[in-house]
Amino acid sequence: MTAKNPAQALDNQLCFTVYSMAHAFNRAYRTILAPFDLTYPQYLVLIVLWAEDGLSVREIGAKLFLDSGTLTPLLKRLEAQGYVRRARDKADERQVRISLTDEGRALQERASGVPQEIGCTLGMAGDEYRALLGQLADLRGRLQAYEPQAIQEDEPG
Amino acid sequence: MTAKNPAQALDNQLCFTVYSMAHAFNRAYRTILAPFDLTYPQYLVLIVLWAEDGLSVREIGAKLFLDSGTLTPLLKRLEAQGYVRRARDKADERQVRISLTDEGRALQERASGVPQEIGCTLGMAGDEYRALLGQLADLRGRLQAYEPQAIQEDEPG
DNA sequence: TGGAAATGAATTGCGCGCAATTGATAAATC
DNA sequence: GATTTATCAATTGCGCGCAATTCATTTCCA
Repeated sequence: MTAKNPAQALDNQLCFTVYSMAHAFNRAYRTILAPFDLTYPQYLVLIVLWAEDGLSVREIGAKLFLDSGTLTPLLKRLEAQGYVRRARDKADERQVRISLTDEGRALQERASGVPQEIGCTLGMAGDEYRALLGQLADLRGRLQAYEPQAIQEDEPG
Repeated sequence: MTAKNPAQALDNQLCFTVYSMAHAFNRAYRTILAPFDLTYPQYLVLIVLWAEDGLSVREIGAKLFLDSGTLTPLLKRLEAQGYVRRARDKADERQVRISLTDEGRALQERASGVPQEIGCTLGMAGDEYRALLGQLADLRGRLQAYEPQAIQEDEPG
């Protein structure tokens, strides 16, 4: 630990912890979702649609913080797998509405064990879980509100 | 909120919060690191090297939880930018040692304002920050210890 | 010592994730 | 009503992130 700037030390960085935790989650989900031939982002889209079917690409993106550049190819894959249908909105042809197929709806039951599977991996008490969740959502909000500003170079901490 | 399985609801999911927070961090870093032509993973590699120069690809990967499939092209880009050198270890030619160039070392000073820039964005007290950090690192450990096991389908919660 | 096993990096293939652009449709403005 | 502006999805390009494979080198050990 001979870093001149302690703030740059890796172990102390919240961002790195979140970054590496996201990857750890992703790897765990990869295994758990393998029987359904789903990736974690695809599973997230299905969770959204199970709660409310027939959303537009934009509406799905708003819930998941993703844009069309990510969602369009992802949704095409879900369509190719037979889980969703993509169709232009009759009233507003700019929008594409995503609706579940029978197979997509049936998947909700088939995959109902997934959250428990992940939950067991974490092994947290309910209160602890909810407190952590609140803190993280709060942090995410502050990050998303981040307004880019010029950074001064050569300004030793 | 008509989901049959409440555990599948999006807002309650710790994994989704971590997932979307990681992206929020990434977007914030994209702006902050733009003046240095660095991505966040590239910046992480430099932090590791600033602490300990001359590590092998494998050693860097162990610290960042990344493998050669990710690191090799990333390190080639850092080399192309003139921040690091890649050279086979004389004693063990299987390993490739990564060492900072003068420019790579100088970057540590130039980028010394980055952690503060991110920290301001978060706006947390020190104690709160450390407690959160500890919880997350603990969770990451449990996730990384996850042993894949078969999932039973059709098991309504 | 010679062959099998292990190790380390590189490569391939695929799916995100996002900035930037394009093209089509709808809404706003004059 | 024609033109400008805004909105939405799709596309392009690039950099991860990781599983799986390949190739070279080293270690193990019989």
